Amino acid sequence: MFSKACEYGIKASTYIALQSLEMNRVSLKEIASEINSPIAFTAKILHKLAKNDILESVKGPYGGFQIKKERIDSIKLAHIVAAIDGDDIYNGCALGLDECNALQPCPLHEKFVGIRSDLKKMLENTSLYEVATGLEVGLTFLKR
Amino acid sequence: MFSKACEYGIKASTYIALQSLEMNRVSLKEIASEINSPIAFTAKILHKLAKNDILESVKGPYGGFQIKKERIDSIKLAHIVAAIDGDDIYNGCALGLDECNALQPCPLHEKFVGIRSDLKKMLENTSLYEVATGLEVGLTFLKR
DNA sequence: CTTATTTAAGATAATTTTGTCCGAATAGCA
DNA sequence: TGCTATTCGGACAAAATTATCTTAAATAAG
Repeated sequence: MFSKACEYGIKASTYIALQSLEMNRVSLKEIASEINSPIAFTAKILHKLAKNDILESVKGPYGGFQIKKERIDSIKLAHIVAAIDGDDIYNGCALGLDECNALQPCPLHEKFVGIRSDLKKMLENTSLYEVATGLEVGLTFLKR
Repeated sequence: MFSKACEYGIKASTYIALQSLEMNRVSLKEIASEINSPIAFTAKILHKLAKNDILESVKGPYGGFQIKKERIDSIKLAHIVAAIDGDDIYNGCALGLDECNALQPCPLHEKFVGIRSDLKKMLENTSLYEVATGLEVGLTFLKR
């Protein structure tokens, strides 16, 4: 469904959001350990998310990653996915055709219209805030 | 969504089904040309599908691939996907956790329950017959 | 029974994705 | 200023996926 990079990106953003809600800036090392991901690879992904204005990075001692508290609710999963995997997941053809639309559909086009639109809506409507708070109360998990 | 291999597998099976409905056995070369796929790679995929009892292969002159007419309706997309990509697409965790279920869910688990179940149902209920007949009447396309 | 045609099967190669390493840049602190 | 913790950014490496090539095996037809 998502690439590994995107999985790490979502998990990392969720953890950073959770900590940011409590005013904590978190280091790469801590993030990677909390989400069980390879450190250096995670760094690249966080870097990309920072460039895409999804999170902020601070260099130097006591540096790390954070998200402005007031933005946590307006950042949606779709933003993260788009930054890392692009929009193929809901805009691309299930069979990989370059031109696949209602006029020239692949054999599965109609079958996927509903599913892809549900997925798109879900990603566009789910905020980092919503995702992080489940974690906070111990209802959901980022590793295992 | 699907791997390239799976995309080719679905497209190839659809074309073979269409031709089998008209009693035509089709060669690898013809299939690859009809679905715009690399010949040798397609051969591997067809071979796998044959081993999985989804289609039949016949060696030698006038050989090729075919599907028993009476089976075309009972072969579902889910069978093809399972043979090539496995069942991760509807059973795996969206965030890649090994253990992710209602009791120990990842933060996206609940969000994906409906989408994955819809996808699963769709793949399990869509037969090769249904997919091939759209092609037959020129309503859908396998390349472009 | 020989030849031509076609799939089978495995080795190899190219590409993409995933992952590592290391020096540079930045910032806090003594 | 100089030391240290940390991200930045690019080069490099490993693994997975996609794709090619070559030879073998099967089989229909002359």
